[in-house]
Amino acid sequence: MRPDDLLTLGDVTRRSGFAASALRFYERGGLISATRTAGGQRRYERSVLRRLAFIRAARNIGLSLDEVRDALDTLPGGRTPTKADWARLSKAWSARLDAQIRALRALRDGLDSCIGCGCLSLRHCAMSNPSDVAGTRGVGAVYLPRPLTEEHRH
Amino acid sequence: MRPDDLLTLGDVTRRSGFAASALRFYERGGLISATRTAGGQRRYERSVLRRLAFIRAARNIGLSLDEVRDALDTLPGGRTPTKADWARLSKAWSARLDAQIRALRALRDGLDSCIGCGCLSLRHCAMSNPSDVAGTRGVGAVYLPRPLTEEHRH
DNA sequence: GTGAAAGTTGAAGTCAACTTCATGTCAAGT
DNA sequence: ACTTGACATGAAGTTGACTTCAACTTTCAC
Repeated sequence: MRPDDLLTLGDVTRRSGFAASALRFYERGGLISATRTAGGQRRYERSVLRRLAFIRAARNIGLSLDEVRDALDTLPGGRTPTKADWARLSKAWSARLDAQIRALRALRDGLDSCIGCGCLSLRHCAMSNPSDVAGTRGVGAVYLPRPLTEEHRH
Repeated sequence: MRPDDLLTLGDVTRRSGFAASALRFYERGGLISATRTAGGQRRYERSVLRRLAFIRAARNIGLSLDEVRDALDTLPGGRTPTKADWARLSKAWSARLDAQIRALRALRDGLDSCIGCGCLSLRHCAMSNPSDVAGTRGVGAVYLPRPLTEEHRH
């Protein structure tokens, strides 16, 4: 770490766990920002770490980067965000997670009955019906799982 | 539908909800198969519908096509799969769904405490820690959600 | 037997979220 | 001053799961 309180790219990769390429990618996408040295190197404010923590958590619960950007855009422009700011952003997730859990439970329960009846019917089985349970296309998107991708590929 | 009991591609798209391109893609990948007419068009057996139902359900709970293929490969080669065959394949999912639900609950509970403490700390918050909660990289993959993609794009 | 609808193919495109690469510059300890 | 490791850039590559396209060919109801 520098004597002043700015962080280098390396500092941030080490402390956030994000790859340098991801940080640059996020910067291009407007999710984070950095000042530059005279020589053109990035220098990050400490607050970028919390921002990155938010991004990681958001990605973990399934938000796309677009959604994350939208959320981050609601943070106050002038000042460093407060705990209350972050709490407000986070609050919506609880509902989202609840929805996801509900969807999964419905899926599991549907599955149990499928095993019971041995059906897996196209039209009647909640597990496999495209416009059922997991459907609700358009409004009130329902979320379903994907594997967690390995964070650091070598 | 044809007088004989084979289904055309159109029949299968309509009855399964999968796009024709997806059916061809699945066939290339060895997940489904079809016989051909003299003219080279695909004719599907009725059992492909159940297979597709399985594929959809599997995808819904987050299995990759590779995993689906592996599962389908354990079906008996000679005969049409029975209910018991499908039930066996499906059984493993319940555990998987339970794991997913547990992961989400942990995430939500971690989130609740984050909101409580306002932290979102890089090092201590379960929500944002890369190697925590959602971690367990390598063995015993933990699953987290992704948005359900719209089934029929126009 | 004919016209429209449905089907065929391989190759290339898409999308998200990054990573990798090639090539060149910066920063800083000795 | 020098060297070494960190950092810079734009372009292209990756992965999974499909979709789209262009250019034909088959089927089948009438």
